[in-house]
Order: sequence, then structure tokens, then C-alpha cells
Amino acid sequence: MTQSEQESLATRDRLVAGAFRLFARKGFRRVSLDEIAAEAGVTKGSLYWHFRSKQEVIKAASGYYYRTYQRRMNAAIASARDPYDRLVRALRFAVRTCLLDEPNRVFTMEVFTHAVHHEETRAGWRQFYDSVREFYVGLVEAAIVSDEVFTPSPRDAVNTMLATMEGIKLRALFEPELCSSREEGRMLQSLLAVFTRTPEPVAQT
Amino acid sequence: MTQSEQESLATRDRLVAGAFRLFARKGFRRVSLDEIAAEAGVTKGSLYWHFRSKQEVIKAASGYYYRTYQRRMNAAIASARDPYDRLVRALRFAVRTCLLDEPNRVFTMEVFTHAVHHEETRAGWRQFYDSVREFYVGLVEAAIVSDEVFTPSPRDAVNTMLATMEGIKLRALFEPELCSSREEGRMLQSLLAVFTRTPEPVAQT
DNA sequence: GACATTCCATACTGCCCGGTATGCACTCGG
DNA sequence: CCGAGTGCATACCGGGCAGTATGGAATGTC
Repeated sequence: MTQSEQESLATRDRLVAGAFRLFARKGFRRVSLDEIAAEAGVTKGSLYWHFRSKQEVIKAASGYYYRTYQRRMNAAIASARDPYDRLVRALRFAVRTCLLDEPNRVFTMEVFTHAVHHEETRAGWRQFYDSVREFYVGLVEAAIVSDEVFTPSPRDAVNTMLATMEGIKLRALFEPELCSSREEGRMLQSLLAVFTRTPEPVAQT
Repeated sequence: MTQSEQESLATRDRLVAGAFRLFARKGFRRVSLDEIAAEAGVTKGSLYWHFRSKQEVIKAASGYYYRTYQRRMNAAIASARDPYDRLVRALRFAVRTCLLDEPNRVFTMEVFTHAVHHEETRAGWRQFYDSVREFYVGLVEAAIVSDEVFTPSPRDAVNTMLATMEGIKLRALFEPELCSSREEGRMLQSLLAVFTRTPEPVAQT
């Protein structure tokens, strides 16, 4: 790869990372392409050489977010060997992200609303979330084998847990007082409780 | 009240209800004030006599949503006397709304994103949600007295349940296959399970 | 029955911002 | 060393839409 090609890629990376930062602070609509270009130290002419439209920038910024999240999640549990410990660390990382990482909250919120009206965005998030789900199912199944958690259906339990997690992220948006380490522990407990539940009672109609 | 005053109020009501309908279909940004006025059979001149800005229209539409939701919720449980039955009916109504009522999903999603960047919207939703929370706490406490559910802390349990509920609404956005009566029953069960949980284990660090 | 006020229509303004057209320096292969 | 394409900057356009200015008919008031 020539030097100019490297610089081009570097510019593109700066555009994507800067776009994510701005989107995660002000939302898609309130960030103009001029602003994104300026953040990366270039102008809109350059931006339109790398991307065909604002939508493509949003897509690239989303991809950046997905990759970053998964990388940080892996780093958070990498040092643990014990299956239950790995599960707990993953949940703690997730809760901490939901409660304390405001850019994360803003960006995902933005993705959700955008996804409502945009099929491609919806598909992208769904794929990301599918891999997150599989990640947790793997952790839970491993923890079950080592006999430290129990749930009749790991997949169902993970689905419930993920739903609760998203709800916690929402609450954090409206109740900033949740962003304390004390609350963090409580949240972690209510998530773990999903995986130590006795079989559910029969449905009533 | 004179006849013209009544007609004026009626126009305002049509504007608010129409605005909600349009917002719940296309989102705040994709709906123009001309469109809202046309939906109510008037023009923007009239709209600007009733409201000072688009933000005020959004606020009014949100109020309309809050009132409507609480009214429908009350209607859903009104016919039941047994405390446990009332709780189950409330949860079923909520789950059904999350899974099947698409306008509801779109509108609340829009409110969330808007709330991120707008303090007043955030305060409005928070107040609404506080009253929803109190409503459920009342139902749960009544059900405890009649000895059909158990939870060490009704308020904490309701918080967890509400978080899960919001997460379910989100999943429904990305997984349309969830919108079946079979899934509805499963969701109801996982929510009820929150209120029949044994005390949670001690936190691990 | 003048006159004010209410309630609404018409027409217009101005800004923001996504997208485009074009020019230009640089480098890279032949 | 020279064309060709790359990687950007500059300048401009135009559509969409919130908000305004103004007129006018109906209603209510004295």
C-alpha cells in the first residue's frame, strides 16, 4: 500500500470516529456534514469523496460503534477463566456501560429512532444484537455446565436479561441518580437473578 | 362557553390528536406543521394561533398520549376485582401494547430520542413514568396482601419489571416475529416472574 | 350598529444543510 | 518526466420547512 493510500484510509478513519463522537453527543440530525468534516480536519469535498451520502456516514459510524463495543466487552472478560466469573464480568461491563457511558446511550437511542424509519439501519442493529445474544448464551451455557447458575432455557433467559438491560439504559436516561456504584450493584443483581430462577409457573389466561 | 369558543377548542383537539397520529407514524421531524394543520382540516395560520411553536405541538401531543395511555390502562383492569387478576390484566394490556401497538412504539421511541436533547420533554416523560410506576406498585402491594405474589420490595420489583417491559418494546421493533399471541403469553410470564421471585442472593464483587 | 376581538387563510421570508460542480496539488506508474 | 487518476478544497445551488406578516370574515360587546 502506498503512502497516499494509507493517508486516505487514515482520513476516512478520522471521519468515521469523529462522526461517531459528534453523533453520540448531538444526534444524527443536529450534526451537519460540514461539522463532521471539520472534526476530521478536512472539508465536505473530502467527505463526499469517501462517502456517497450522510446515510453512509451514519452506517459507517454504526459499524464503528458495533466493533468498538464488542472489542471492549471482550477485553472486560478476557482476564477471567471461571465461567461464572466471566458471566458476572460481562454483565458488570454492560451495566456500567448502560449507566455511565452517556455517549453510548445517546448513540444507541439515535440508532433506535432512526431504525424505526429505516430498514437498513434496523437490519444492522439486529445483526449486532444477534451476535451479542449469542455471546451471552455462550457465557450462560458455560456457567451452567460449571453448575453455578440455573435456567431452563438459556436463550429465553438471555432474551429477558437483554430486555431488562435495555430498560435500565432507558431509566438511566431519565433518572441520572441511577448512575452510582451502589445502583450499579443492584442492577447487576437483578440481571443475575434472571439466571438463577426456578422454572416459571404455568400460564394463566 | 359560547359556540365559537367550543369550536375553537374542538379545532385545537383535532390538531393535537392529528399531530399525535402523524408523529406516531412518521416521527417528529418528518411531519411538517402544514401537514398537521391539513390533517385537522385547517392551515398553518390557525395552528400558529393555537400553538407558539412546533415544540409546543409536540408537548401537547405527548400530553395527549400520556392521558390516553392511562385511560386505556384503567379501562383494561376496571372489570376485575381480584387483586392478582388486576395485576395480570394490567401486565397483559402493557405487553399487548408493546408488541402490537406500533404507533405507540414509534411515538415513545421518538419521545426518548427527543428527550435526550430536550430537558422539558425529559421531565414530562419522567412524570408520566412516575405515575405509571406508582400505579403498578399499588397493584403489586394489593396482590401481596391477598397472598398471591411475593417480592421483598414491590418498588424494586416494579422497576425491574418496567425495565424489562421497555426492553420488550424495543425487541418488538427489531423482531416483528415477536408480535404473536404465543409470544405475548411468554412475555407476560417473564414479567410475572419478577413478582414471584425468592429473595436475591448476596452481591458478589 | 359601530367596534373590537377571535379564529383562521394566504402569502411570503429566510435559514439550514444535504448534495453537486469544479478546480487544483500531488503522487505514482510507465 | 509526463499524462492520469487520486485526494482533497472552494463555491454554489436549491429544497424543505419553521416561523411571520397580514388580511378578512365571523362572533361577541357596548
